[in-house]
Amino acid sequence: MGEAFATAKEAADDESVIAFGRFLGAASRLEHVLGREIEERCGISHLMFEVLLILARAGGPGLSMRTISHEQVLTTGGVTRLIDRMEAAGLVERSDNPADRRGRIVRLTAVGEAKAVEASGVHRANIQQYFLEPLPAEHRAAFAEDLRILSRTAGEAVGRLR
Amino acid sequence: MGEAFATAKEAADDESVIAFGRFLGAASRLEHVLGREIEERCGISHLMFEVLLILARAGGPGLSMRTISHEQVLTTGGVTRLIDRMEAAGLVERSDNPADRRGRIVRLTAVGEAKAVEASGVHRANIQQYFLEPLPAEHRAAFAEDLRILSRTAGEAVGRLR
DNA sequence: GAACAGTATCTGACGCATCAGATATTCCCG
DNA sequence: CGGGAATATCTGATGCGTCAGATACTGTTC
Repeated sequence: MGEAFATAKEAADDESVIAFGRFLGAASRLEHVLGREIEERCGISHLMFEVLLILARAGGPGLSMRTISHEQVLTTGGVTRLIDRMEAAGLVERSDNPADRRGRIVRLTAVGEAKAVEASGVHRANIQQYFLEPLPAEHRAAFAEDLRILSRTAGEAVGRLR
Repeated sequence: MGEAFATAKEAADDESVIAFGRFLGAASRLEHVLGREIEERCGISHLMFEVLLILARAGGPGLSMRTISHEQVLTTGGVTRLIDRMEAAGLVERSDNPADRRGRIVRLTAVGEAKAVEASGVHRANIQQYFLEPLPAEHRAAFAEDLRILSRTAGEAVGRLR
């Protein structure tokens, strides 16, 4: 694992820190600009988009606040307020859960479904146009594999760390 | 590029959106937990750590606020406040720039240098322990390459988008 | 050299997530 | 069954980043 760093300069120049920093920095900036696109073109925040997708993917009668907070990296308090705003925007509805009177059930409205469709289209088009199409065609398959491997490895690291 | 989505469920199940979402989600969660580790073990925020590294890497007399805001994804107002807190914590110092009296120069204090060394050590150890060591040894080289490719590709996409 | 566009930084108002604690309900165990 | 631990959600206080505008200085152009 190498020796401890002697100076700040040396620490900053450490290979693994730099490579990793670049990776994380690039990924988070990418997330940032893609989220921004969704916001500007669809009028919903990045997190709202995520929640729309989570609800759409789940289908059925809807999800509890807690489930949403687990799928998303958000505290339950954060979900409460996010869903407040989404409800005010008409994207989702809350109803009491008859099976457990502590809980509520959140489900998409028709407006929310339409917005999920619209935003997914924008998102997919952006990914295609700015990220995938510029790749040389012969690299795309390998690249998709890289993406998959990195996703899995990062996910496992998160599991070990938290 | 495929047809427009007909339903929210179909949009949510779109392959490219899912694969990408997983990648971005995994990367941002990883960044989150690693940042958290730095915060808990070193008492500085993730962004403070980034700025310490930027200053350490730059060396010399220091950097302007604007340069820091360019290297980091932060508005200049955000940098002002971040540097305010770092200055209050004794990590950096601000001085007037004699060559341009609009600007200030930010540089590391001895405390800031020591903190950069400490936090880099913690960061590197975490990356090694939770991310790299669990990889099968024979995959590590290929993996480092994946990481490099993805960083570059994501960086280019950000450039095209913003 | 005066006017003016450009640039660097700072600041008030605001948005949004977190944290900690409150409230309501359910589960489980003796 | 009664009572405490667990769970679901909500809320007040707080932290921190953004946005838009203010301030101060620089460089350029006529």
